[in-house]
Amino acid sequence: MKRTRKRLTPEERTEQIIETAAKLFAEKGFDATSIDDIAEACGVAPGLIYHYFDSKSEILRALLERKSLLPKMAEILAQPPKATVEETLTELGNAIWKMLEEKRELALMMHGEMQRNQEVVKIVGEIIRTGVKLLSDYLNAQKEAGILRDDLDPTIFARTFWGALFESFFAHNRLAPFVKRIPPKRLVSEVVKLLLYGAVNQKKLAPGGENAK
Amino acid sequence: MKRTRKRLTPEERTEQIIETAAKLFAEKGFDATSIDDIAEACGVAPGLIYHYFDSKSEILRALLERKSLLPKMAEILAQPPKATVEETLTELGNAIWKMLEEKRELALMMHGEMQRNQEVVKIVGEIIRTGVKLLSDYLNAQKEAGILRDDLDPTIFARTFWGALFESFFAHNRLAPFVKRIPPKRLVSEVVKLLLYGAVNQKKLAPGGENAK
Amino acid sequence: MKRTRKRLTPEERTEQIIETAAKLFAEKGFDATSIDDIAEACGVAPGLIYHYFDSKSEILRALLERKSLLPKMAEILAQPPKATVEETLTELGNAIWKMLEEKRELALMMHGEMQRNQEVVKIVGEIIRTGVKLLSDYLNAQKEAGILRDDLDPTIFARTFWGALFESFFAHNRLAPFVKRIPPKRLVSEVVKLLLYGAVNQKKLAPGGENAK
Amino acid sequence: MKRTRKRLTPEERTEQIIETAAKLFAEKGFDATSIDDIAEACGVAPGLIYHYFDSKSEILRALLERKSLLPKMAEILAQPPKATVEETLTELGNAIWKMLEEKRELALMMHGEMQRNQEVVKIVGEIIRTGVKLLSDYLNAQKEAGILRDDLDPTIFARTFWGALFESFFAHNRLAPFVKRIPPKRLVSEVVKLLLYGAVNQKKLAPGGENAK
DNA sequence: TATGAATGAGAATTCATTCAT
DNA sequence: GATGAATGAATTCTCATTCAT
Repeated sequence: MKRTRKRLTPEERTEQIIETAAKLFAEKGFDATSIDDIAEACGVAPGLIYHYFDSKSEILRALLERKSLLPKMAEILAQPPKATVEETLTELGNAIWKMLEEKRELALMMHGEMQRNQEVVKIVGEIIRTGVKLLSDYLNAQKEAGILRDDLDPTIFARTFWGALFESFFAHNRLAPFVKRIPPKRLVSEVVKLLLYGAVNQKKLAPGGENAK
Repeated sequence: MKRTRKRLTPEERTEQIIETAAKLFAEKGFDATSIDDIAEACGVAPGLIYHYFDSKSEILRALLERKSLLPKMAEILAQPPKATVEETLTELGNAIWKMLEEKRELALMMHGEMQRNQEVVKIVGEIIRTGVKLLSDYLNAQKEAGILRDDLDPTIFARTFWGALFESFFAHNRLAPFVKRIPPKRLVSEVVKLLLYGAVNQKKLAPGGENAK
Repeated sequence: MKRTRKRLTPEERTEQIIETAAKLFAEKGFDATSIDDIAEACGVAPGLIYHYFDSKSEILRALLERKSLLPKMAEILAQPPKATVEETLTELGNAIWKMLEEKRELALMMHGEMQRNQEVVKIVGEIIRTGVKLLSDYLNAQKEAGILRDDLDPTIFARTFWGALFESFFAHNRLAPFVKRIPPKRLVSEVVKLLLYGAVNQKKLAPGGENAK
Repeated sequence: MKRTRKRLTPEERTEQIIETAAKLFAEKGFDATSIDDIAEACGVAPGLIYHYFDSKSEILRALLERKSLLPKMAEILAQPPKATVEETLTELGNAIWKMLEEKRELALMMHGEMQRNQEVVKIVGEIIRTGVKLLSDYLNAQKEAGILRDDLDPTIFARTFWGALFESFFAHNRLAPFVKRIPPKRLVSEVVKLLLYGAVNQKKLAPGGENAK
């Protein structure tokens, strides 16, 4: 009854193991995923894993090296700006969310692995610097055009934007039973609105004008 | 070889276990810290730990509850109405930042540990839910008082607030060489201003009125 | 808030511990009952148990020595016979069942302890010999009176009677979720009827008469 | 010091573990036998046991299922109708006795172990339920065929049958010096006769007819 | 007498890893 | 390449028992 054994090339097998491990790590966490789990999900004996990787940690390392948010992130940030700030940021937010969804496993593991893996920190640090730089440049241009507040700190804006998106992504994927799920599109547009126009009731403030601190 | 039994009061021992565990969890992570490690660090037999806590998870729960700023948060949010939203949130943001600084390693580790351990997710998730609830209640009250926008989503606000602070904290502590360091006080007050009044130039918008979306 | 400590005399305390242990052993089994369980049920600290007993096994030993089915059983068997065999056996069966109920803990533990405790074997062996002797005498008298079959083996009858009652008692108390519960009165009368008149349909056999084998 | 790994087929190893466990459980009891004991007796690392069984209880379950005479019982009870009830029950009784003799120590220990361990109760209870069901079904069929009394309670019959056999077995093996030993064949046939035709002198009753209660 | 903190030897179980086949 | 039996150390947790107070 044993099904025909799929004889994969070494490359295919390596790929399969990494992809499978990525999914399991993201679902259950690194520690809670056993080599047996990975082997079973691959339809393969546990011993075989050790033909391709020296240890469980090696799988993680390979996974982090191979998959990266970097190129995608750079691509997103390089898009030409849209007509309004709101449109531009909404499109950026949606693109980031989409990327997070697509690389879910890696994205979720990223923060966690930064606690133990200096390599990961370097990689992520690089992209963050680039990302913040690109977004800052755009925001500064808008400031000069008078669209955004003179006293706006672009770095804080960028971090808050990223923080809002990432924490929501994290909440959706990790804290599922504990938090409210919000449709991504709405989430992004709400965050953008919040960051652009603020939470206070403008109608009430408008006449006074004491809002600029 | 049996050392003289040191008898501590339950309060002292409980305190000792929690503090010791906090240190070890921060250093090595939750999973990588064994009950035997904690017992040894306390200079105590492993069995004694179970005199005070039903399980390893209970230690974590107790620890997080003790370190958690939920009571502080409740206190701040329950302030008499004469304090403005800006003042209240600034105070809250500073309190959060202070807590993160005080328990720096633990805070960073816990965030990472959530990728690895469902138990941690459950415990932290519960605390997050409570925190979000507290903040949401406060925000809703402000909405009803007409201070905040009717259409503001308190959950999104809460997450963005937390995300902004935590990402900055994370950046300061883990991405040090790659990012700009901002003085915490200024950081908090800028974030609060951003979330309350938005990034757009209100002076310019005021006449037009297209700011209500 | 600590309630007034009940200062018991040593005898009362010993008695209390034995009674409490008996109940717990019967409910959860000997191994599954911890000294802490007993202490808690007594409203007393675990250490105190060791003032009265050298070990957990000692409690069991004391319990088995102190409580015994013997006197009660002898008393039951010494009752004068009733008018008919059926009445006599029914009354005997009911008395035995009542005794088992009253000394539930001990009765249930008896069989179990015989596997490890030679002392218990001796005690129980003695009573069984006595019981079988008394019942046999009665049955033999009934045989001579022509009421019971000439070829009836009184020992087998006695054992079957006891076995039927004890197994049912055991089933009621230990196998609760797995077996049908039968009201004791009905159970006893059914067993007596079965042992006296048999399971076969006499109406059908009567004409032939081949029932005596 | 590491001994050469002995590689057995899964069937051999499973068999070995079950037989070894059976011996140890019989000798020391279920609770008092540790997984390490079993592993050591098998000359194998403790972890290997879990390659074959999910838990210690599973070993017991497998062991009892394997030793259980349920299949044999079903076979006997399903005999073609030409066999009489007396023949069928005698065969069943002899089979039960044979099984008890073959697994003497295990059988005695299990009965005692039920006082100590809920797990054992659950596993054994399940088997008893199935056994009683099998016998009941057979008895009901005989009732419908008019062979057995309409008002016969099959559960009581089954329990009495089992009780008679087990108590005798128990007496033979544990109460040896105190009780009469009866040759098993005779014992079984006498019990069957007693349960089928009763203890009363039918010849005497036949004319009167007060036997139908 | 009485407390309950403290001990420490196991107990069951898990799992990364090895290696004979 | 591939299998899966086997290892063995580590881990959480239990509990009879001791002993300072």
